[in-house]
Amino acid sequence: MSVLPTKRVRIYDVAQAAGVSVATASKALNDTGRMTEETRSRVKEAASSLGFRPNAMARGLIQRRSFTVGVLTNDTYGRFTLPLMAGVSEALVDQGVSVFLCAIEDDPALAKIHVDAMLDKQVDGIIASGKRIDRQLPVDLTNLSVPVVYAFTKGPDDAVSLVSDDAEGSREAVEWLKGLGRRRIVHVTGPKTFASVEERAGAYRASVGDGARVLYGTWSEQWGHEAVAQIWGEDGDKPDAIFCGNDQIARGVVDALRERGVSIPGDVSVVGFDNWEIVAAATRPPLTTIDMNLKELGREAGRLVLALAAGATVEPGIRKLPCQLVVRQSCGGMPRS
Amino acid sequence: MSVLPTKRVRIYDVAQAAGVSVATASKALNDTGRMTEETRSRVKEAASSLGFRPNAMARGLIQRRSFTVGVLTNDTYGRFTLPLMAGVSEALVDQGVSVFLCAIEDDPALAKIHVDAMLDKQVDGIIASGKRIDRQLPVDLTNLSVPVVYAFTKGPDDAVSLVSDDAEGSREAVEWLKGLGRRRIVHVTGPKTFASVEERAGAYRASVGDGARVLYGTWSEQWGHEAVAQIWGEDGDKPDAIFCGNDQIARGVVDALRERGVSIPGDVSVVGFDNWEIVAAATRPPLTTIDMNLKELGREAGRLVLALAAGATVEPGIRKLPCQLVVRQSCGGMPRS
DNA sequence: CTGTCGTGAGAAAAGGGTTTCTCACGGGAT
DNA sequence: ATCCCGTGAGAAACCCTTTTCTCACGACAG
Repeated sequence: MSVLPTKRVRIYDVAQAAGVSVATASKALNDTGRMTEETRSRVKEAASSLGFRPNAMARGLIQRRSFTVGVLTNDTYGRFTLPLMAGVSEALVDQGVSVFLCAIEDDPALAKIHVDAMLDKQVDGIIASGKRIDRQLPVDLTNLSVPVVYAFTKGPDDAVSLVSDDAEGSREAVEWLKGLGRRRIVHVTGPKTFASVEERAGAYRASVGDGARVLYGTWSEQWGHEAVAQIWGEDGDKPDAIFCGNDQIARGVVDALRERGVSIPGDVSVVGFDNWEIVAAATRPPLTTIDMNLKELGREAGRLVLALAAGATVEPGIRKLPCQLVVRQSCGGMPRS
Repeated sequence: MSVLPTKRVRIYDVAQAAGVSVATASKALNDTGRMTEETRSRVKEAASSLGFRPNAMARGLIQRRSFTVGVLTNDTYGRFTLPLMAGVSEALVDQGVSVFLCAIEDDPALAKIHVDAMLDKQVDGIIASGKRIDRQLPVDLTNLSVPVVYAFTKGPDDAVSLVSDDAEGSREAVEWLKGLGRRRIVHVTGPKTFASVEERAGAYRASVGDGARVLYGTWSEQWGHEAVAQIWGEDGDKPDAIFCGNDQIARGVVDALRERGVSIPGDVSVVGFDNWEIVAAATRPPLTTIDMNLKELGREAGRLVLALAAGATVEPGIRKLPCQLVVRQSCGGMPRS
């Protein structure tokens, strides 16, 4: 049976069907106002049997909100944004809130257009996100008429920010390696200019203590190869573990080690960072790595922005969310329960 | 100078400032109605000096549209959806149209919730997208009150669908290899159950003619390794080119060949499919591959859904958009101009 | 001079809900 | 019997624009 797209049923129709006024119908459906329980349920029944769904624009016009939040990102490739976005969406969907995704590509003009469009549409709030935790988006989001939460990107000092706890993740990786009996742990990571690189390296040094060694490079497999060539080209003891700044470097390291005949995890354990499924799972052997819990970060960002929109006051500042070690086979060791 | 979030300026304020009625102000700003050019420009000046931006909900309420389209996808990983989404967004942003992104994870209930939410919000149209070109989303989008365009996913027969032209892309890859003088071209691809696998394989066979050979497997690097092991384990002539069903397989093939000491592109040329930057660029050597132009596909989907929303009639059926060869170093040959 | 017509601009309705205000009614207290 | 008050429910205002309808006015033709 094909149902033709029929005219939307309005609250007027519901009221009529239930034999009450529009005002009463509205109050019945929203569980506000005063009326007998009998009236309320009669209205609700009428509504559901008619398939009534309130027009969000009409409702939003008067309530001055749209049940909509915007996610702004310059992470075109979506490596970080998508899990985050999935979390946001998940946290909001059961509140009836939908998510605008705006890719702004580091273009200030484009960013402004998107922000203006979102404000015109009366978004309840904005979540700013990016591909770097230590860079601001190319657009000023202060003094907007709606709350803003920064997730995985830098905001003004007095803003509400959510980031993954790089230091904690780093520590977790090193502790895991130490727990496996590894003693000569090297850290091969990205460019010094990234705040998260220094953050992770710092925690690594603190956790390893004497003998800590950090090699800075780029975020590429290529660099993983080069780092291995460099280390294995030297005299003296070789490391028995390499903690990498991201999964791409880790993959390069693993490939380079394998090509040298070094056994993983027999001779050397390797840990990555990011848990970028496609890289981590395809590496031989699959990478044990640190997951930044971006989805959870997204959920939290969604909850926060909605709370702010509802008028809650939230202590400004940076909230760090814990990472999580994902055990595969590049270290040995069993998955923790 | 910090600007405090001030009350939004309404068209009423503009009218007042310009010394006209609200009706005239509205018509002036929308370039409708009749008035002297002087009045019109006076209103426009007032509006811009006050920074007036119309409330999209009020406007949408009466115009019965929201300047919003929804993109529905079950491609959680975002490999296909993100470029597509970027294209959609790009095509719509200058029309003032924003994009809802809804990840539905193959969950019919979740899909329904999202679709309902979008309809409540009076989206102008919906773009359905997915991770497989030959599977429908787990939700019925027929007989909605808004137009639907299917992009990179299967829709009903009488729907407007947009897909990449797998056969054309396949042909392009083979012709490129033939143009480089390759004569023994093998096709290593994904599972037979995927329509695009058969589509590509068919075009490959037609283009290669005698000696065509297709190896079906999975979409993994692992399978690329296995396929090479299988082929090189046989007696007789080895291929001088391998056309792979996606970039992951191609990467596996390239790695396996390198490990066997086969020179790429000296002895064997390898072509991938998808142009998945992260895989294609990190392969050694970087992959020459087929790009499905998903961003352009997204742009087209955006344009189409908006045209439909504006009342245009579009011939239903499947539109195939051409792919594009991206030349890197796994084949030899120079980039075409 | 009067009737007609085109033009500029405003009044008011519309869009679909929510919220405030008002009111009628009936029961209990005085 | 009268007064007060709590209760259920409806009328109307409101949110902010767009759009239709109406009208006043001046020019022009008869």
